Amino acid sequence: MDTDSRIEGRGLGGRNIVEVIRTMRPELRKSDRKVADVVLEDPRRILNATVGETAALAQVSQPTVLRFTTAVGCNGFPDFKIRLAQSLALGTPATHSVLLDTDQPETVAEKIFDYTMTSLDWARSRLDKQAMNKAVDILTAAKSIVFFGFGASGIVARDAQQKFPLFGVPCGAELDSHQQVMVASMMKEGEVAFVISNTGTTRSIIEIARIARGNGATVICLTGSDSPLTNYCDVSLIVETLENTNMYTPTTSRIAALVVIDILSTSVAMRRPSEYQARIHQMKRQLSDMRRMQPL
Amino acid sequence: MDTDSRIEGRGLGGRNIVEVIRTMRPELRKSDRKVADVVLEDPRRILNATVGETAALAQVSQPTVLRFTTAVGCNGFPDFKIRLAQSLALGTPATHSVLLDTDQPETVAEKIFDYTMTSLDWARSRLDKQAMNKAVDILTAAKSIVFFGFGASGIVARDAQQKFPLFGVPCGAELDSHQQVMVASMMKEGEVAFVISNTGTTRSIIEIARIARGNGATVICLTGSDSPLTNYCDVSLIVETLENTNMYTPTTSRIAALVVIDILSTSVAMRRPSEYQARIHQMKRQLSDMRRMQPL
DNA sequence: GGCTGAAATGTAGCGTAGTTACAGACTTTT
DNA sequence: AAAAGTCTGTAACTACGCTACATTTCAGCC
Repeated sequence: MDTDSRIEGRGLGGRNIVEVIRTMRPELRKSDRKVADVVLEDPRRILNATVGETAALAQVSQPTVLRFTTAVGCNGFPDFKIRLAQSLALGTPATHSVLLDTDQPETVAEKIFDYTMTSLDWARSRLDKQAMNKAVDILTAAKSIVFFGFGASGIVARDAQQKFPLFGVPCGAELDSHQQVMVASMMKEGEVAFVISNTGTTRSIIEIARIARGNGATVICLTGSDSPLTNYCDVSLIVETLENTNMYTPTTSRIAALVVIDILSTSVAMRRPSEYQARIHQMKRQLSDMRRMQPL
Repeated sequence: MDTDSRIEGRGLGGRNIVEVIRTMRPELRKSDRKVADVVLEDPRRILNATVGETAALAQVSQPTVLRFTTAVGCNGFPDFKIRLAQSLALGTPATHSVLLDTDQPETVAEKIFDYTMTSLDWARSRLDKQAMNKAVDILTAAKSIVFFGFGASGIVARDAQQKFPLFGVPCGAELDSHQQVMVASMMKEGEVAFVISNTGTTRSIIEIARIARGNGATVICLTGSDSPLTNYCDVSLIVETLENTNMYTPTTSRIAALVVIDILSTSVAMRRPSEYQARIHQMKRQLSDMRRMQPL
């Protein structure tokens, strides 16, 4: 029964701290890496250790250990220990979720799911609540919304646009760079430009933000890091994901972005008066009727 | 002391602390039982609580909480929390966080993230590995692939199409019903029609599968349940997600679908010879160079 | 039925673990 | 080579968990 529950529980919300540490190791500070190595070497030992003991093992100072814990997304040492305990309980000795050439499709599936969930959890813990709040305020007050994005971010833009029933105002999605310029140039006060770019460095998309804002539109951006793009935006939603440089790494950023879109659209819808919500309900029913077909 | 003998008597091996507590509950002291009840009622809450907070919840004094922890065989409160964390990680009945009208945006964010991750975990455990294997085989052997989808599934189709560098063959995405019919009619043996429909009941999309297959194309479908669509497909990838009927429920199905696409594209890419992979690498680098821009 | 002693619970205070503020050392940039 | 910024350690502080002790409660007994 023990093994059964392990199988079932595996993944559990994806908060696998060991995986997070392993992924982040390269980009950690030198001293933090010492701590990471000590943890990865024998995670179980840390469970019964204090900050001081951990510091001694890693041959660093206590504050460094604390900084390490926050760097990997925990709220202090006790929280870190709890996350660690949970990860270890999942029976995760095998969680090198780095993909290997020799992996069978089943393994690939497990690893990608696990990686995606871990990455989502990471994004969740790093999300700026205040910015989200502000974004919801702006979107609720918007006369109309246009989503801008290229490539993978274009997918996100299109998805957001499809959620217009929840946003409750006309929504557009511009995925072509010429169209984007044209639309951005025509925007005016009261309208919201929602700019999506994972890198935040694509020149043309930054230009869109600049133009839209210059015309008086409110600009919100959804990006992966604190990038140049944020300079031209009223609110910046930075969604950090665990992207390692491995060739096989799937782009979790777009998935995290979709979740953020879910949150925004849902939050906006919840602020609308109830008659509004009744209409959404009706719409959903009609859509479902349309889909349903007679048995063949 | 009797507490010592209890520890020894119960044996420290007690893995699942929650189970231990439940078992011992009858023979606990009256006040300890209050603590036990609080813990059993919502174990997760205790993970972030201090001794004082736990004591307040159980309406007992702090030392009572401490005595409770030793009574159930732990060495102090931190140890108790760690054991609890491990136990929870094992057999977690995911707490379906239902959205309430009164929820603040922060809460909405937490709940949606949590819901999405739980739903992904659900999808993962329900995924048919054999079907995935077969799909990878077919996609690897394909001359070309066309992805079909409407609405939210259209997003998934587009996303899949964008992953054509990984699939390594020409990929198309048809999101318009007329175009879909035209393209499906032109398909022939060796080509793969990848049909995406969450409901699996949309009449026109089923028609696409039928036509494509009639022309000798191999048909793979990605759907949410064992629906009529599967009758016309060579392989059916059924991705079950937790979709409750709540109006506010975000559509986790499309996110799970994207993850499945990730898995398929990655698996296919991994089967390609290494010179292929080198080219993907190169492509990624070029794309990254294109994105990068000079600081403003 | 009150008395006595053991068990159970609460009170108060102590020591240490975890945290934070700050300052020095080291990198990197100009 | 100077200056800015980042990283790391020192030192002081908060509060958390724990222990010793006082008080209460209850059971058995005179």
